[in-house]
This record gives sequence, C-alpha cells and structure tokens, in this order.
Amino acid sequence: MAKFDLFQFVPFRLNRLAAEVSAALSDEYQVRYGLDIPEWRVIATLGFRDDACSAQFISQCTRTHKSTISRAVTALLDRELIERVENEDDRRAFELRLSAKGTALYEELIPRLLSKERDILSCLTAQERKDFAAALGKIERSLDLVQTRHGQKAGAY
Amino acid sequence: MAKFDLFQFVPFRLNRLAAEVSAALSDEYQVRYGLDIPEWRVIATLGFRDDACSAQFISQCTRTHKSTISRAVTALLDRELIERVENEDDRRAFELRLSAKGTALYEELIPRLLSKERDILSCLTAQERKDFAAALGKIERSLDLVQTRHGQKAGAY
DNA sequence: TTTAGATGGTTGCAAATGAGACTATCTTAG
DNA sequence: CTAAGATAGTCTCATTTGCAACCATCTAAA
Repeated sequence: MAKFDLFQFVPFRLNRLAAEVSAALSDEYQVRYGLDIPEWRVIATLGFRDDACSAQFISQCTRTHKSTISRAVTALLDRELIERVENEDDRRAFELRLSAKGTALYEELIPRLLSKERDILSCLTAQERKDFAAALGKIERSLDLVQTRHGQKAGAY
Repeated sequence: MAKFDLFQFVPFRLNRLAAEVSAALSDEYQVRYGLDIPEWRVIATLGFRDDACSAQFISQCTRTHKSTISRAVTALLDRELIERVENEDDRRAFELRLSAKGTALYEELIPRLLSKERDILSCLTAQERKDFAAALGKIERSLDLVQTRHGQKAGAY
C-alpha cells in the first residue's frame, strides 16, 4: 500500500490550520469583546450587508446550524448589539440589523481582525496570497460553498 | 472604513472549508467504520508511524486535547483496534500500536480517504495543487504547526 | 376555501469536547 | 536521598453544539 502521511493529508491540514487560525483570532473577538464564534459570525454578516437580513440567511451563508444562530441572535439582542424588527411580508421571519452600538463594535473590531489576517498571511508573497485565495475559491465552488452577494447559493441559479 | 467582506476573509473561509471537507470525508470513517474524528486521528497517527507511540504524542501532533485522545484510545481498545503495552522506561506512559484488526481497517480505509481527497482537489491543476500545498506548508510553519517525523515541533530545535 | 407540505425560528435534549483537578511517576536541584 | 516541579494519562464538570421536535406562518394545489 502506498505510504499514507497524515501530515500531507489536506483534509487534516485544513482542520488543524482552521482551528489554529481561529484560536489566533479569538483574542480579538472573544477576549476583547466577549463574542463567541457564532456571535461574531452574526455581527460580521450583518455588518457586511447593507440591508437587513434574516437569521436563516445568516445560517446559510455562514454554514452554521440555525439553532446556533438563533442562540447567538438572542444573546446579541440581550446585549443590544443588534435589532430585530418584524418582517411585513412574512411574519415568521424577522429582519436583523446592527444597532448603533453593534455598528460601533463592528467598526472597531474589523481592522483588528484584518490586521491579524495580514499577520497570518504575511509568510506568503503577494502572488502566493493571490494564488492561495484563488485555490480556496476553486475548492469552495467545487464543493458548492459559494454564496452570491444576495444570499443564494451560486449553484441555485 | 474599508469594506469588509466576510466571504473574502481567509480565517472564515478556512473554517467553513475545513468543516465541509470533514463532512465529505466522514461518510468513509464514520458511517462505514463507526469511527469519530478523534478515533480516526489516533488510527491515522498509529498507522502512519512504524513504531509505537504514546497518547501524548498523538495529542501533540494532531493538536487534539489529551482528554479527547484518552477517550478515543479507550474506545479503540474496547473495539480491539489498537493495543496498549506498558512502557519499560516510563511507567506513566503506554506504547500504543494498531492491532491486526486495526491495521486491516487502516489499510482498507486509507485508499478510500485518499480517493476522496483526490476528488476534492481535482478542481485544481497539478501545479495549483502543488502551490496550494506549499502555501499551506508556509502558513503552518509560520504558525509553528509543523511536526517532524519524530514528533517534536520543528520550532523546538 | 381547505388542506398538505414547506419554511423561519425556538427550545429541550443528548453527544462531543475542552478545562482543569487529580494520581502516579519521572526528573532535577540541592 | 529528598523535595519540588514536570509530565502521562484519566476523570469530572461545564460549555458548546447539532439534532429533532415543535409552533407559527406561508404556499400551493385540489
């Protein structure tokens, strides 16, 4: 049998790397702002989008279970970092958006995270970073992971 | 503020991709062989190495908490997929190795996983795969994630 | 309309996991 | 030799998270 090398095995490496990178970032959003990962994902999605969106949307585009998002939304409402208004068109769903307080947090946090990301990727040249991002994109697309700006999976078109 | 795009943010993408790739592989080791992720990591590490090794070693090189490894080892001993013998030199530690049954499982499983990995990476050209692996390696090294064949962190030398 | 099925969101429960205490053993400094 | 600290592994506890049942609402079809 061909010799198997766990440390060359891409799925394993991705898992380990993702865990390590998350840990490196958590100082910023966890220690400094008391956000856990699902909460940060909600904030990031709402801050990224100009218009309000539903919990369902956040769940889909971050690939996080809807119950996890639901709990994060509850916690963020309690902390008044986000606001929730009824949706006229569909009374099952709610429109979520950042509050002023949430926006302030978002705008303080983002530069810190981008700086961490730069640190982590600073071991690559500009070209290597570009190629790496492109490769990630290809794999994401082949796994049907990509979302458009309007929240539909690309494959759904 | 510069517009932040969650879907361009590498830490987020790594997390999402790692989760998705793991899910794609879990059919093989979970559904087919009833192994969870920590158990698979123990099997993979023991199968990869020619000589026996300790739980501590597995914990370090897979970056998995020692209590998680301990539970996986107990489960695998119960299923007789691995064997544990006392270490003459250090009676706190045990030497772990695959049993015949474990080796058989390993040799059946590995080609399936490698095939899945090939599927996932088949969206990249050979050169892109090589560059992607190299970039992963660089990031791993810069995060001090790399282990040598003898289980010490490279940075420890 | 009425009804069946789909969908948004919440919640209870169970499984998984990390933190850290704990025991036993090893190592090193005095 | 002894004591202090480090280390291997196990165990208990608390947290996290996914699953799935559930409710309310929406949609579509008869």
